[in-house]
Amino acid sequence: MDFKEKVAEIFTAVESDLSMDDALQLIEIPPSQDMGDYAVPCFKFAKKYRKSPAVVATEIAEKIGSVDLFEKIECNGPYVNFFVDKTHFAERILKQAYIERENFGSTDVGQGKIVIVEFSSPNIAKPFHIGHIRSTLIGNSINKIYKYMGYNTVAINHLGDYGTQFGMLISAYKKWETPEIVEAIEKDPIPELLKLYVRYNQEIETHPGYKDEARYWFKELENGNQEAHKLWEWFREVSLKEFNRVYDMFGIKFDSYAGESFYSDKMPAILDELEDKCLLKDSEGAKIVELSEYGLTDAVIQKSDGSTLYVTRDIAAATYRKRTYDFYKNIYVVGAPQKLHFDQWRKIIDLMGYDWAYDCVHIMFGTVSLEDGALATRKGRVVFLEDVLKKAIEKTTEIINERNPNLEDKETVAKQVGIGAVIFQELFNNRIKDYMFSWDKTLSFEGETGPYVQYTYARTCSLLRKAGTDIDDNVDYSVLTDKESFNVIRKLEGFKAAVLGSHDKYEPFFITRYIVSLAQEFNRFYHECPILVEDEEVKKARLLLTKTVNTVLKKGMELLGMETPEKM
RNA sequence: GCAUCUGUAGCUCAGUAGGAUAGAGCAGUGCCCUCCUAAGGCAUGUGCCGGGGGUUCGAUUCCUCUCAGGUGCACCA
Repeated sequence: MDFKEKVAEIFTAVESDLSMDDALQLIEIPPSQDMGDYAVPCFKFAKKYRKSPAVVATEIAEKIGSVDLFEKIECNGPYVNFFVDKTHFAERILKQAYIERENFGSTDVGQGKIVIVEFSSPNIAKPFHIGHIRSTLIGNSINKIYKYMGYNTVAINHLGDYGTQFGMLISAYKKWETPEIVEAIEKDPIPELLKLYVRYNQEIETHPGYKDEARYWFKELENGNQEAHKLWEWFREVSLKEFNRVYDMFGIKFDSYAGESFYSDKMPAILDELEDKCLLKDSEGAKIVELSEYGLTDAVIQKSDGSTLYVTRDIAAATYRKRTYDFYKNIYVVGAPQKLHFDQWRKIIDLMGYDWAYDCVHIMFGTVSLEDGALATRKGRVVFLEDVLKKAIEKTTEIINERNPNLEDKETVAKQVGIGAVIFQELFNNRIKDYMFSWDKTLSFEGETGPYVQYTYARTCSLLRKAGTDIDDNVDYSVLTDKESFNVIRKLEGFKAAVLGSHDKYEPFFITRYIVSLAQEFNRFYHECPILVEDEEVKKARLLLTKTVNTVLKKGMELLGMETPEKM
């Protein structure tokens, strides 16, 4: 039983009308330390006793008197404030952490249930740029959080590897193929393929026939034309190699790369099913599902030329995944601009009679822009993800050379810290916020940043290396009742809630905020309380605290997808 | 026009399923390395919580209207 439950128990013992659940909901954490550790507001009881809340609080506090495990319980205005016994508190939290180790923040809510996390999903033959960072990092973290909570997750990279654009690419390549271009594509595929794509789009203006040629080649691709398929495979392969370089830097792994093309042969069955269920309507030659009565705009399922669309593919993907994985949840980490699409898509699945439609969730996030406007690949307004990482690593290398030139394995550390800074920055705020990419912000390493947390972690590692004693939970916990130690312990208690919150709301930033605040508390403790001291009892207790912070910071960073250097 | 998201300190953002004096970081200023990593710590100022109305003992938080900005609205993904 934790302290909050204890408070509820004590309170309900006096206020017998109150259920445990109600009491737990009532309990809050006071805004300031000198008001105690837990508080129960008494406004609700004022009516019942026909006395002012302050008087009720006084009476309740008196009735409770003094209780085991609590230093004191007193009223303060309309609140009954509970002050925990700091020694007991320290003992309970640190012992639990000591026993549970890296599982200190987890619960078994997942129970092995299967959860699909679809994220990143870049388009083949197009640059992997700063706009992709959000889905990639948020998705990766959600995947890790769900794993930690005991789910079996399937990380899917739903590659944008199909569609008319490939008709264009194939047609362009066939028109302009030269040995130089082949070599250039092998060497530096994305920019070269993009050049072809851009040129083709430009030439459509003057050669109207190109549009039909592109459509023709896409049709050929769909029909299994050998030549088209081979080219497509080649484009896909060289692009994926590029993407994997970035994924490797981030340490991201996928279980499946089943992208759009994977579902191309599963479309006719979906069309048939929609037809059978009388959901399709003809409209201007196209087939649509009417959704206006659900407050949505109608969705085009099949174009007038007979080919299918995004929604159709996503329906096919969802049904395939349900059959294949029998998921408990199917999570799509995709930007907010696609909200309407996902609302339509979910509604259609619902109309098809599948009750699992609402196990599919769209985890959306805001849009990244650049200082000079929106991202625009064709206008050259792009920032490549790989460049961001490289610059972050460069900057880190400079700092290391300046402050810690003798550090061993500088290159690895520079990578861990530079990339860690990028990850931390991305996962620091609420997903839904739009933001403007800024080099200054990305390359700032002070204050609430990734390097700050990593630095604090490295500090704990250093202390543990120098400790010279075994660390166990057999310590004098009364050593840890000073303000700084106690604040760290209070913070440690909150880890589980932070992880659970991230899980419930699909918001990694709860963990990001949590670990930065834990690092802050630890740094205060570090400055105020010398750890490696002569007095063995003091040293052992403070080392146990340090060890716990070390474990939690490490796990927190791991859940965000960050590396945890032990020296920096 | 309809839908949706956002609006809190100079800047970037938190604010826990309404509660006690609204918090961090950055930027500014001033301290702290004979001391466990100064990528650190301490001190210091800043707020019509976009605006109006409502519900409530109590609203930054809930409802409603309104203003500002972003995004999306059928054969692209």
